[in-house]
Order: sequence, then structure tokens, then C-alpha cells
Amino acid sequence: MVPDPVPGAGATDDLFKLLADPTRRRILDLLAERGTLTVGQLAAEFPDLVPSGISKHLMSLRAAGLVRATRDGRQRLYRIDPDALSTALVPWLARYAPYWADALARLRVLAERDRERTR
Amino acid sequence: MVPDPVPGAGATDDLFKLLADPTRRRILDLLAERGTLTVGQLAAEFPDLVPSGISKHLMSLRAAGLVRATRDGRQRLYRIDPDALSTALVPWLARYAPYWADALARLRVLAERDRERTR
DNA sequence: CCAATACATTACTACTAGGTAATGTATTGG
DNA sequence: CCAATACATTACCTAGTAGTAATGTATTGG
Repeated sequence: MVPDPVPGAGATDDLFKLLADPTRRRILDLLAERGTLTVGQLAAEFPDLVPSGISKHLMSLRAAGLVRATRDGRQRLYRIDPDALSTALVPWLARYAPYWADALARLRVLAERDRERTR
Repeated sequence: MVPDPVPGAGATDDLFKLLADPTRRRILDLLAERGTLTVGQLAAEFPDLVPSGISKHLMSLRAAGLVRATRDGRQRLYRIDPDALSTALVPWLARYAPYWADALARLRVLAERDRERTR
């Protein structure tokens, strides 16, 4: 059983700590581009890493609500929680709103173009 | 002398590692809301922290290009590099573009409203 | 000038956390 | 059924780092 992600205290801190690790960011990248992956499929992408290490990372990502898992027989299917990332990051990004306005235009274009392509 | 920030390899990694520390994020927050601060003014905001610790954080932030410093007599004035944050984060955020489109609208509203207020 | 101020820098310590190895727990093909 | 599969979990080790303390370096008021 995975403990509920605490939305109130230290949520931003936990988020950035999770994103600070390159392995976890790569896991998120892989899930973002392939949609759904098992632990084994993910572990295969990290040749110089032991599978249980990946499992541990997935547990922490899951505890933070960034990914979700469903059982499929004896394997677990992991996928990104669609808007957990954005809802967690937006409050922080908003603090630097004045510094962002110009960059947001570019990002918005990318977002909508990609949505056309993948949806 | 501060070494040039390496834009190519591991830039995103360095960025997230920097943002992972709550003290550094708070420093950025303070600079974002007050514009320009000396080391002493910043250190005064961290009662349970020694000034040289703040100085060290500022050095790493400066090495990554997130903040800039100018001399003013015997003190240094620190301020946020206007678009270093966005240019560093946008490439990464773009990877999750499909997950972002809805949140970007909210952020964009915040960005433009804040720009009216502070500019 | 020079003591005091304002940071920067270095050396050191303690704690965190990513990694592995070993073990535990469901699940299922045969 | 049961051995094998697919993860999860625990214990442990080690490297990286935030913090302090001590020292170094400009700068300036008096």
C-alpha cells in the first residue's frame, strides 16, 4: 500500500527532490513517450542499474503521485499521472510569472502542436 | 572568478539539483519578489543559518547562471537573471507538452496579470 | 592608515540518499 | 501443485552535499 501524497507541507520540496535525480527524470521521459511500461521494460533501459533500484524509484514517484500503477497478472503497468506534474509545478512556476511570460508563448505552441500529433 | 555555465551537457541536471534545495529556492523567491538584495539582507532572512552558507548557495546559483551579481562598494548586489530560469526549464517542460496544455492557460493568465502589477 | 565591514573561500563534519544484494510475496505456465 | 517469473521490501554501503567554523581578501568610514 502506498501512502497518500501529502499535498500541503513540503510538497514542492518533495517534487524537486524527485526531479533532481537523472534516473527518475529518465523514467518519466520514457513513460511520457511510450505511455505505459512495466518495471522490467523500464529496467531494460538502464543496463548499468539493478531492477530493484528502478522499483524503488517507481515507488517514490508513486508516493508523490507522479505516476500510477495497475496490476496486470504478475507485472505492474506504470504510467504518468496525467496532470500531477503540472498541478504540482504550476504553483511554483507562478511565482516567477514575470520572468516567464515570453517563454510561455513558445511552450504553449509546443504543447498544442504535440497534442495534435499524439492525440 | 566564476566559471562559465556549461549550456550543453548536464545542464538540466544541474538546474534540478539546484532547485532541489529549499534554501536555494527560498533565495530565488526572495530575489524574485524584492528584485535586488545583498548577501547580508538575504542572510538576515535565514536566522538559523550562517552567512557564509548563503554565500556558498549564491555562488552555485551564480555558476549556473540563475543569478547575477554586481559590486556596490564592499557589498554584492544579487538579482535573478531574467530569463535564465525559463530558458533552462522550457526544454524540459516541452517534453511533457501534452500533459501541460491545460495548465499553461492558467499560468499564462498569472504571468500576464503579474506583469501588469509589477512592471 | 587601519580597524571594521562585507563577502568569498577553504577545510571539515554529519547526514542524506542512490545504489546493490538479499530476501519476501504474489502470480501463473506447465 | 510448484518452480519460475515479476516485483516489492529490507538492510547495508558509500558518495555527494548542506551546514559550520576558520581563514582569506577587498573596501571604506573615521
